[in-house]
Amino acid sequence: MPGIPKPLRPRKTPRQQRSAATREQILRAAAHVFVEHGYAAGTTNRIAEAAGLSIGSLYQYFPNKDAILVQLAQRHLAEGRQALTAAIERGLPATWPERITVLVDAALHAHSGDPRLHQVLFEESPRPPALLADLRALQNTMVDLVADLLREDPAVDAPDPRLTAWFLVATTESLVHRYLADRPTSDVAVFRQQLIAVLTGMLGTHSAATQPPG
Amino acid sequence: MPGIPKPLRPRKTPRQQRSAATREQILRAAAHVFVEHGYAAGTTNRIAEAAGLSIGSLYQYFPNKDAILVQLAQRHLAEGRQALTAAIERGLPATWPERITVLVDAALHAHSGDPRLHQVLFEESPRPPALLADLRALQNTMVDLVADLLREDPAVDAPDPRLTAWFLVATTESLVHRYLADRPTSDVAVFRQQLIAVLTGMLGTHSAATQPPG
Amino acid sequence: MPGIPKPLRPRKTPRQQRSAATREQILRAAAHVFVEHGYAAGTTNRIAEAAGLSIGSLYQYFPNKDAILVQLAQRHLAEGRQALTAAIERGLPATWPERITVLVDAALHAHSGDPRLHQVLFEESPRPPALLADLRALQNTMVDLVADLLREDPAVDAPDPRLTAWFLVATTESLVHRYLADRPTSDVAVFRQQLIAVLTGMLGTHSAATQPPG
Amino acid sequence: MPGIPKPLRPRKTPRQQRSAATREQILRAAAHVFVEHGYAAGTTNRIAEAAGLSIGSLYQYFPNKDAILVQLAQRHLAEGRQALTAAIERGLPATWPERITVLVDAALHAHSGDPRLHQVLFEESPRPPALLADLRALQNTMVDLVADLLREDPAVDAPDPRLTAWFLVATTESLVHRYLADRPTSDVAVFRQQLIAVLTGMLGTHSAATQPPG
DNA sequence: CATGAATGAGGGTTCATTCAT
DNA sequence: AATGAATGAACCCTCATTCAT
Repeated sequence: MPGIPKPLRPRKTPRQQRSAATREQILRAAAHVFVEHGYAAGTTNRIAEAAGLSIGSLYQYFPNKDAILVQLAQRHLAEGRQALTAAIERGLPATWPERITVLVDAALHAHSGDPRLHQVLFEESPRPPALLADLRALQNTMVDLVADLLREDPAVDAPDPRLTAWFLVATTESLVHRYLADRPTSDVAVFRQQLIAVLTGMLGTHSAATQPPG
Repeated sequence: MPGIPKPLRPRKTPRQQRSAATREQILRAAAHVFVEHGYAAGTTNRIAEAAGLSIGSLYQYFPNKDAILVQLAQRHLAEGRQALTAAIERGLPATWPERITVLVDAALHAHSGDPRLHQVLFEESPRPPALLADLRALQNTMVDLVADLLREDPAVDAPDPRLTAWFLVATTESLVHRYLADRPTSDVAVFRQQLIAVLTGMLGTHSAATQPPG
Repeated sequence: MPGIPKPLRPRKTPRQQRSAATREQILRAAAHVFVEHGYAAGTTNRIAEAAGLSIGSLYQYFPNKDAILVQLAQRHLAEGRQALTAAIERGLPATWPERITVLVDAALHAHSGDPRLHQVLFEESPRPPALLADLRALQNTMVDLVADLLREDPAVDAPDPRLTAWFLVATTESLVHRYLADRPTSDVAVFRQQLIAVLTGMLGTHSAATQPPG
Repeated sequence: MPGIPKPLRPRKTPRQQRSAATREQILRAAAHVFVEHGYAAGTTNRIAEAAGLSIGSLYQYFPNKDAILVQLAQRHLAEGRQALTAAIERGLPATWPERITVLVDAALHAHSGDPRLHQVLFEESPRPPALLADLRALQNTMVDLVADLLREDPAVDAPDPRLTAWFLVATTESLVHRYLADRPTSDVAVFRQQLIAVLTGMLGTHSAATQPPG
């Protein structure tokens, strides 16, 4: 930025920026510690140490241990929600195989960080009701969205669109999660292809089953 | 046993049997307490109390808290293994829809007790490596079994039988688990039917397996 | 108890007695520590140490620090209440100087233990509402009792018996407390005499009560 | 000071004046916070915030928390001392009822600010010895003064003037304090009148008792 | 002189585990 | 074997105080 003398350039709100950076630091440390030790053994002292802070400082950024957990989890969920919103804004594909691919890729992306963290956050830890509600809300949004798409599409025969949508969403989520834990094949692409096929089949089976070719 | 006066006959509950009964009692109490309070808040004192024992006695039957957890979990796994063995000994059905039905029903049965206990045992608690290994072993056994069946059946098109088997087993387990948590439909029968359809679909809508050639 | 062999003598409920003894031990230690360090610096660890117990044991007898404080305070109040009841049952004296002497002696007795403890318990510490209520209740009882006596006695001129009663009770309590803190005279008897004179004076110098005819 | 250009003249708000104002601000804030939260929960951060300062600044005006407390308390005492001095300089009344009225009004005035603050400062908080000494000193001054007056007055029979003086001063202080806590009557005037009567009686009783008309 | 992020000793409390009885 | 009082390491968290900016 030529012409503007350094000291006059707008400061990047140092106070808040620093603060935000420290929060980030703590969250990263917490993620690391939770992955390494689990929730119970992931003590606040360990987190502070991993973040290179004193325990007192940690508590200036988060009121208690659970707040760290919740923040971490909600960030995960927020990412999922954003991915969903983004996909919708970009325009959902017109065909089911494509739509399912979007779904699967979103799930793979969401879990790409660390499946163990996902497990600690959503399974091992005491989940505050607010967080549980958030989790349910996101899943419901997705199920509703898919259900609506199913209803709109006359080519798909889904007597109970919500249930079918639940199957699609739940299977995607669950199998991606499980894949990362089990690694039944080392080639993600293979898994991805197979999963897409399975999900696509979920719709096909029905249609085929109930829409016998004239 | 005539001739031997009743009071002198060996008691039906010798030391070891009594001991076994007490262990059982403790395990039942632990299951109850874990379901009620979760792992962390499921203290050994609470378990002892629920078992009608003193804490000291409890420690004469189990060396530590984790031993109780592991025993409980391994029992769960053992049940699964036995169900599997039993099914094999009864003779597996010849058609895939039937086989899948057996698989689904086994999973439903395994989780029928208390899904919350399953969650505590396998998700919320610190899982000792030994237990994890056991869990993996059982799943592998099942996957292997299914993979073998897939290989034996020329009508099924499965280029990677192990992966396909993994999909079948993992989907069954995951969706049953998730169903019990989410209850997307209150009618289990509907869910069961749908799940069977989905799994059958995995093997190929077109496949001869489900449409044995007249 | 001759004739009854030792082992058959009724045991003094060892369990509970021991437990009660330990509670007592803790309370004594707590009183000591509170007097020595005040409430805030009278840590549970210090109390446990003074009681010759581990901190864990202390928490098997009291759920938290405040419970110790409350117990200590309520015991104080209970003693006061009992002294009152006992005095009533013994029959209150007929003349005011005598009645006032009873009141003063009761107050002196109540504070005889350790005025600093009284101060910590009722002034320095966070007083749970329940305790405050108890304290007020006891004082009200006393005020009411005295007020009734005032009403019954035609010789006493007390237009507002409750207020006069409050003055009597409050002055007694306050001055006894203050005396023990200030020690304006080393001879308790002198103080006692003077206080009795002051309180008697409150009822009216002219009153017949203090000037028995003759 | 002619000749010195304005900008060079010493500012009307030199370092020290500004500093004194800030100290005042802090003390006011501290009083507020202590009343609101008590001593233990009246944290230095809260005080700084209430004073509109950073915690760092606060520590540039007071070396530690207790210094604030002590200053606050000593100011209270100083006010009492000044009231006393002023009363003496104005000339003490000649009759005891008037003198006692002055005493009572001074006490009522001293506590008029906020009895809760008085409680926090002198009962709830850890009182540094220096403060305690100050408190005693003030009381002694008052007792001595009253004792001297008693000695000077031949009409009053006080065999132990210091003790009688202590009774007067202590009763005044204690009952005013207690009145504000208990509010046995909502009308302060009534209480004041009654208290004055009681205190006057303290002298009267004696004189009457020991100076039989004759 | 102001700021407020950083510090860390120390507090109350829990709970798996031991051991004398 | 059974008991349950005793243990104490470890946890989460607070707050007076410091110090680099």
